[in-house]
Amino acid sequence: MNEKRVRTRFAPSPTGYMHVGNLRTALYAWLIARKYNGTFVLRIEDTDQERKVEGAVDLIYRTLAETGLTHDEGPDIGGDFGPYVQSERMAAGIYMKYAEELIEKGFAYRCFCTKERLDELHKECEEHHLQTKYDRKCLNLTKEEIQKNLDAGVPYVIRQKMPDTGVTGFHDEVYGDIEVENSTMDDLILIKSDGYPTYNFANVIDDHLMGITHVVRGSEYLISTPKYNLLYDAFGWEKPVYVHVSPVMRDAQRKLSKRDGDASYADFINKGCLKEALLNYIALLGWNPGDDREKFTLSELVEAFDISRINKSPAIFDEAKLRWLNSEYIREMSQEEFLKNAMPFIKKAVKREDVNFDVIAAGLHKRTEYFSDVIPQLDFVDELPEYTKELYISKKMKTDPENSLQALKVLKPELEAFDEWEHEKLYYKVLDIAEKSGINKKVLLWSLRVALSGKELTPGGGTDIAAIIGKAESLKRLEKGIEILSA
RNA sequence: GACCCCAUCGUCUAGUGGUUAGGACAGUGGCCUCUCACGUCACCAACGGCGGUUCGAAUCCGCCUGGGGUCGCCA
Repeated sequence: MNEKRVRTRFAPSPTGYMHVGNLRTALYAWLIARKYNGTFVLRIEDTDQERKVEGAVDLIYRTLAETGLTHDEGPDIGGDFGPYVQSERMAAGIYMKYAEELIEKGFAYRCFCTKERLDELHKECEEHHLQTKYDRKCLNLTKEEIQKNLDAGVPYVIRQKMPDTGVTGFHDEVYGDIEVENSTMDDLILIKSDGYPTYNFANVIDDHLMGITHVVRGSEYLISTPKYNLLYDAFGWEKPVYVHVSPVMRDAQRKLSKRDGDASYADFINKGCLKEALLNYIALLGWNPGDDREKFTLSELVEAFDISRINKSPAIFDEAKLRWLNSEYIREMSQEEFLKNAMPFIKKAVKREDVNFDVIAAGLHKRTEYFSDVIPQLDFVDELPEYTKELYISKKMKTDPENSLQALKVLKPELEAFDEWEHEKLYYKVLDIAEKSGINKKVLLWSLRVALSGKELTPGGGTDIAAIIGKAESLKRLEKGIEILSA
């Protein structure tokens, strides 16, 4: 085996958002580079001038930097490596030069057909249920005809000339050997009439020029790869190793798409998903380490990653499992760290400034899958939610509206006279009240918790809640509870 | 429609001729507990179908079915 340095690339088009499927492709490419001590390149494929999106390149750049999928080279942007940008390279005339070389060698030709004629052609093909294929009207133009058109400034594209017969195959590291009949291949447009290269062309030229050894991309390119290989052959270039990865699906029928929401990296981060967990999860969508491990840091992934364990079939994105994985990461945090991360979301739920969340932090911590989960858990703090007496019924705690009313009536004056308003002291106070009054402590605690929160589920017990909402508010809510139960 | 590809629990997957088909998420039930949760224990649950090959197929082959992809001067 020749020991060529591994070089991989991530080549997104700047669409203005980072799809998690694309991020997975980037991750795999990055992992392969890191695994073999290779180089990872970022290349922006922005040859479609009509689809330019403001700030899109920056978004890709930022996301990669944030997730740690950093690239190793590129144009100098003030001491740092920028991404390679195809539109900038195009300005240097790189692609046209190679296209002209192909024309000279007879692997490509100029096509002066109008879009209108091409549309007609497509329509006709569709009517006959045929694959749309260019009829090669311009393939056999004479030199004189071509020159005449050129002189007249007739717009043209440059097309790749596919072989008429035979089969072109290639080996893919995940899909195995794939063969396509040359006769079924359409003559690809290499250079558009605006002078920009198409993806099909720029991609091949740049992969070669950048010395890419492993091309990692979505399986939608599987069928066009033979065409790209024909290009490599025409130039006499060495072909890369191909690693095509299956799409990430929303369900069995549909790809995870922008339209469904929740398909972008930013959406998950905004919900309070940790980037580490998201990366860990998507790594597992279509790849596994061959053992039972499911939690990986980025460097553990580098260690464990293996191209041969990438799966062929599409994987459905299961957010429930992502939530679980994220909760695993969250639970590993210290309470301090948890509160720091959760604070932006806590602030959304609670406007009061004097609340000490430390008391219920443990409860909050344990039940949080995304950080945004704290919002519905805290919506009782500022204001007591509306509730009915049914909330006081608990089989397990043996409570009902009647004994709860009795409990609240005992609790209120006792707590009113109690001044050590701190959760632990409050707890012992309640136990004390239980003993004195003969009321079951479970009944007291349940009733207290319901009266103070108005919720079925809370991140802490009744005395914890009393501590965080404060004495005055607690007494008010006890009174309200008595009122509800007396009605 | 033509061409390419794919096919194990609901989901992510292990499995490469001989396994009680394993794990994880979800779901269900029990235990624990100042509720819920967390934790813990258990349960539920799959080889799409039909033919081959073989002493023996989830594993190999064919067909069918189902699904995905491509068929743009998009990438």
